[in-house]
Amino acid sequence: MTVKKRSGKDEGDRVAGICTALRRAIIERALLPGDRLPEDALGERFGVSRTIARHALGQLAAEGLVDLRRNRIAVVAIPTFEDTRDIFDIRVDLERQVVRHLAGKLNDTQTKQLKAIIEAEHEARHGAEGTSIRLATEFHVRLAEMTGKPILIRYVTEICYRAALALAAFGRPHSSECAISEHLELVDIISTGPAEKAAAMMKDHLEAVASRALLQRSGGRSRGLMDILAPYAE
Amino acid sequence: MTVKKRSGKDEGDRVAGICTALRRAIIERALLPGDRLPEDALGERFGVSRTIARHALGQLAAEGLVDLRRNRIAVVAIPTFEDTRDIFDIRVDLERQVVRHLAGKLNDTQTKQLKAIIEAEHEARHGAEGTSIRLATEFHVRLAEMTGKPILIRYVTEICYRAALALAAFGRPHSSECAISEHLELVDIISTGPAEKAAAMMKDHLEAVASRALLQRSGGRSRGLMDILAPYAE
DNA sequence: GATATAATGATTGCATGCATTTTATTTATG
DNA sequence: CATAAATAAAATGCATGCAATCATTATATC
Repeated sequence: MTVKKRSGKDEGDRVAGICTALRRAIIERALLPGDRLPEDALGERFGVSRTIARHALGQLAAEGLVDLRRNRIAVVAIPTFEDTRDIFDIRVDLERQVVRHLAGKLNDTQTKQLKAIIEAEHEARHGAEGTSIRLATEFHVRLAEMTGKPILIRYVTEICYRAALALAAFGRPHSSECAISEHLELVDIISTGPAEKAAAMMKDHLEAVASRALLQRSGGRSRGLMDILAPYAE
Repeated sequence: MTVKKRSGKDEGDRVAGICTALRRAIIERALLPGDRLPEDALGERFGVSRTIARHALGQLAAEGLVDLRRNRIAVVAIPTFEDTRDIFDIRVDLERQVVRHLAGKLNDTQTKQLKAIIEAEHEARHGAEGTSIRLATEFHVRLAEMTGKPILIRYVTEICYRAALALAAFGRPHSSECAISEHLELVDIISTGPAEKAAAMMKDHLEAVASRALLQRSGGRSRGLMDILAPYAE
């Protein structure tokens, strides 16, 4: 009897798996704005057909991380400076909602989870740049997830990824130092303080992140896609 | 010399065409939450292969209008009551941003465009319900488009469609009367008033729309998908 | 030598076919 | 007659193949 179903439990959705891997590669700046993403290469790297890779690209395009032009090779999206500003404007509103919903309602388990991420950020602060960016993003995403509101979670997650990509296009190498202590402060104020004070602090934090990073910069680099994605293909 | 490229100019993107048609069918309530969308039937109706129909469904799923579960027939998404509340919370924030950007900056052409839509709403107020819902949505989308900010436009458009779908699930038949005069007021205040006043008015308007409509209701009906989509297949 | 043009290779767009899974129908059974 | 199991029909998941289009290199022309 040959192997009919995929090895072990496998996951039902391979498209989602590729999306996750690519999202991560993008926010960790392993893939930079403008980098090409040919369907063949992706399919080969992740061990699936072009069909699946194509679907994943469509998904990421819908999220604004990939630019998909007809008959052309897909590329990692290249946000404009105005886009970046707009992304943060939207992000501030959405994350303020998150904080208002959470204010005074975090339980111990949740607080512990958040502090664990902050701890990880602290440990990663002198390691690979990609890691600290990913953890910083994860902090905000986890916060949103704690609201339990699927639609809010979806938009916050998406806008956080977009923001990470935008900063890859315009931000300086990365300034995590300040962000870490601000994250700690945020958890405290969300736990104890009044909702509006927490919301205001989130606004300040995000604007600080944006202004710390948004001081010009561009990136040029040329490696092979297959190599870049090697660590992300499970 | 035979005809190589599709008849006339045709449009390069058939997926987008199907998405547009389905979006419209959904917000006009020709398709209701829970209605099935088999790939075969869509492909046949729009004269494309299953591949294209499948792609379109993936796109709409990413927008939250379609629910896509593995190995199951796609259905029009069924928002929960909580989803509906969250959608409007997000919508209020996003559209307040639109109004702030636009305040005092509408030119005559733009004002005329908006008033034309309001006029159309007025004419349609006793016609097909779907038409007035579509026009009301169009008003908000056009407003967003006038900011010229692609990302903001995208999110506002998406959330407006989601809101229309949510109201199809929970709203009463439709109460356009009040909304029309409020749209007119909005245009005036955006043109002349201070930004924050306009933003406040937008908030009031959207909350009024939500509370007018959100007073329970469900919908059951059974017709053939092919018939429903006939008018939407160009 | 620089620019324009033609041939070659790479890549996407899309339909089709088969295996797997679900959904509907039929038949058996208490 | 209602309920459950078995069977048949329908639908999805995915890889593959061919035509159309784009990208690159080689060749010709000024």
